Amino acid sequence: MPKGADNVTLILDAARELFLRNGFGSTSMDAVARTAGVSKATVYAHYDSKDALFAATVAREGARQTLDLGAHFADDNVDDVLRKFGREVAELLLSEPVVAMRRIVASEAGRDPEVGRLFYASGPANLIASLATYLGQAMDRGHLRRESPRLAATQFIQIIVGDLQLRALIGQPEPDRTVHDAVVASGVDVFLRGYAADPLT
Amino acid sequence: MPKGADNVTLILDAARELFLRNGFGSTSMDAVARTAGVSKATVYAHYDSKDALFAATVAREGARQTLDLGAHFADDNVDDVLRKFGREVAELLLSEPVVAMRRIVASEAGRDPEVGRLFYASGPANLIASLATYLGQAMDRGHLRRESPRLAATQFIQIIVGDLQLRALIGQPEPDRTVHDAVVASGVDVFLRGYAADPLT
DNA sequence: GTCTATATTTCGATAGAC
DNA sequence: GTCTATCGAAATATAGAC
Repeated sequence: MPKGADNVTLILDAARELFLRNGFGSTSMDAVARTAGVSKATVYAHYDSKDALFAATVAREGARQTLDLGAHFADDNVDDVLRKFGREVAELLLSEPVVAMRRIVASEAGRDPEVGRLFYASGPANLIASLATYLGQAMDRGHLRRESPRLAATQFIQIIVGDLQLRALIGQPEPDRTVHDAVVASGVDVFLRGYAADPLT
Repeated sequence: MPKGADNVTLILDAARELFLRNGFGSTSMDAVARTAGVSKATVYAHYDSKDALFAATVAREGARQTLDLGAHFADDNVDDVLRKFGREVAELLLSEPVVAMRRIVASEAGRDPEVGRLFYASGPANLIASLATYLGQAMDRGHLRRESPRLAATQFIQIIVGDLQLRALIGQPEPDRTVHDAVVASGVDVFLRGYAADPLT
């Protein structure tokens, strides 16, 4: 019995697949058990309830849905770093698993706020923190206007993909890739102008 | 029998209340009928299915969740107009009915894309179009840098409330009003710098 | 821990009378 | 159009054997 195929892993993999594809309400514990290849009683032996299984799934998946800006901290200039990072952020945040996850978390967070907290902390918060660290350093070096790095990070992410993601969330995605690229490029451009270092006074 | 209390209105009001509070899946046709004070068969006499009732609710509610920028087209300068409009947009988009509606539409749009289309067209599209018209005129007059007014409008909205709304959507709202105001003010500021008219060349 | 089998509840939709 | 009563399906959770 290889470690990668123990029942807990099988159950979590099945849960991830079904929750992401069909949502919380339309995913039955029967289906999870069947997909995992175990009995429903076995699922309940590991997770006390459907909610508990869902929370475990959200925590595990959220951690995968982030991005490490570390690789870009290199010695490129700020413009190039943000352009490159912007494209990667867009690709991540518009990917199917991320959109599906946000949809489901949004729809269940009202019932169970802990799920929203788990998700935000394991995913978006890391992305924002990583970008904020970089922006803070760029501000220190005088490459960007001095403001709250954390706020600037959220503004960057939102101006880049906010609208595209809203549309994806409500099932009206912008299908055209060239439009995506243009939106991202424009967002980076406006952000850079908006945070251009003040001329020396 | 006053016109404002005919059965269709009673049913739609009940559906709105229950869908917004409990979501689609947790709202039963029994509950809608009970809240409206009619029988379930009466509900089905007007709407063939739960989906049809939901679609009607989304269309009616979406139309309420927009904002007319017309009142601000006045002769104020662009900065003041956008600051004022920014505050109003934030208040609208972070209001409970809007957040609840987006949550539910997001969670159901995968199953029925038509719902997402209905919602987007009746709400967000109008808001964007209204703002884009204004921004286009401001560009024509040379008060803002010339770019796509429609794209600029989405960027404005997202930089203003994108992050706050994401958090509200997943049940982790920013509760502090002064933070709200600061985020909105900063967003307007960055936008205005980002779209400042080019110096004459 | 794992299985089969089932108790129990809930809900969407309809039948049939008026 | 509106009502009461109900059917049939589906799903959460558990009982009891191994």
